[in-house]
Amino acid sequence: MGRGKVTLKRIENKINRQVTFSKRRSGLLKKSHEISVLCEADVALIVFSTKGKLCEYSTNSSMERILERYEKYLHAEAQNNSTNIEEISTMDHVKLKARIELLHKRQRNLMGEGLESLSLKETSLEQQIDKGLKHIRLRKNHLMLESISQLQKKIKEKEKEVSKLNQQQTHEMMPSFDVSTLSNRNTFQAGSGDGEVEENPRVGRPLTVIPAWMAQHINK
Amino acid sequence: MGRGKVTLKRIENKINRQVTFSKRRSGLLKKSHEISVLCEADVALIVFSTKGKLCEYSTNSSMERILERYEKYLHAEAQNNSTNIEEISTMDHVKLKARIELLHKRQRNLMGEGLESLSLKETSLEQQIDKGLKHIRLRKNHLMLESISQLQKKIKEKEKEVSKLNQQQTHEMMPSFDVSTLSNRNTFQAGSGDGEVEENPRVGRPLTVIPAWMAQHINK
DNA sequence: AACTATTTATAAGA
DNA sequence: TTCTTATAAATAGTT
Repeated sequence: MGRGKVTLKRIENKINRQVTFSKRRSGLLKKSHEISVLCEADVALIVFSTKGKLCEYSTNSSMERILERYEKYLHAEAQNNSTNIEEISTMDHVKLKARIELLHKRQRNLMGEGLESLSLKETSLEQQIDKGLKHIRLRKNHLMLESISQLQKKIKEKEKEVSKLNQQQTHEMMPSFDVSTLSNRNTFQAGSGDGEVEENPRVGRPLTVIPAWMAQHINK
Repeated sequence: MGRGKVTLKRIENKINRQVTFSKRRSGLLKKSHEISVLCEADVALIVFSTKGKLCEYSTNSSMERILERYEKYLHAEAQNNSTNIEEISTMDHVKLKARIELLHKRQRNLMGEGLESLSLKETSLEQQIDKGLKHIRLRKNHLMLESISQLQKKIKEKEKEVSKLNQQQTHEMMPSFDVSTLSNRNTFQAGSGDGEVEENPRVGRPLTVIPAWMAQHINK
């Protein structure tokens, strides 16, 4: 549409290219808007000029919403990579090797490596890592609270020892000793009620009461 | 272009709408490709039909790269909202009020509320929250490790008490008592070297040595 | 930035 | 859907 036919090839003349860009850009925006209105389509158009200037169009001016929709769409598409044991047992050597390579690659991706080759279709990666991170944090939290609980238990036991020994000594002419100054102002309360002391911090029941300052920081 | 003039309004006839969509979609794709080649532009086009079917075009088929470029571009643009004290002291009542409203809105955004109005231009929000979260986690970690360190200190003191009292009693005909079964197999080591016991967990020096199982979980 | 000769896109019809 | 065709719209080259 114009005095000459167009050949699909970069316009060498810089001025011409710039002018054509400007004209066609507005045409593209107009057409994007038209199809959007006429046909109730959701359209997102992003154009960067050679100079790096941005120009965009999006239905209802909600670029973010459309890009989100786009990524969701691709994500929904990418539900085709699970493997179960029965499948594996029927795979031959070559297939098994390929599967192992794929799994290695995925593992690297999860460690944040080799991401260059990933398209937006692998959007789920971020969510997967987020989920994993949440579990790690919950575990860490649990372990730390367990440690605190154990330590407190030990303190209580020691207190008992001290007061017991103190009592005995008091009965035998020693001057009395005030235990209260050393203990129990920092009142954490552990839920595990039995007297058994667990040496391994990874075993045990969760705390039922924790101090307010700590409760505020616990990940849900 | 066609036998009739177009009015910019939803095409009511469903069949017509579908047909027009199909035709215009291919036109839009063609034009997108043309401007991309002729003018060396980076173009990304995403179209969802009424039925939710996706159709896309992107220069060099690298949608991901262009969307990334887009978000970077917007992020670079959003470097225009800082306020310093001197500025504030020169603002009048109306301006101050506006500023307060803006800050309230931002705070709501940070809490995940009122996000509808946010465009992708506010991409930084996620990064800001990530940063804040990191700080909160570091703080929480510090507080928990402090607690553990304090508790251990207390245990040591109590041990001293017990062994002291035990010694005294041993000297006076009581049977000896083995303290070692109750303490110190769970060896955390706190860095703060002085004997002072801090009751407030928010005050203190960081730990210099922590157990391996815990070190693995500490956020950098 | 306007103009205009042409090409191109497409609405309506088959 | 696809093809055809009359016509509207876009735009290349020009001023």
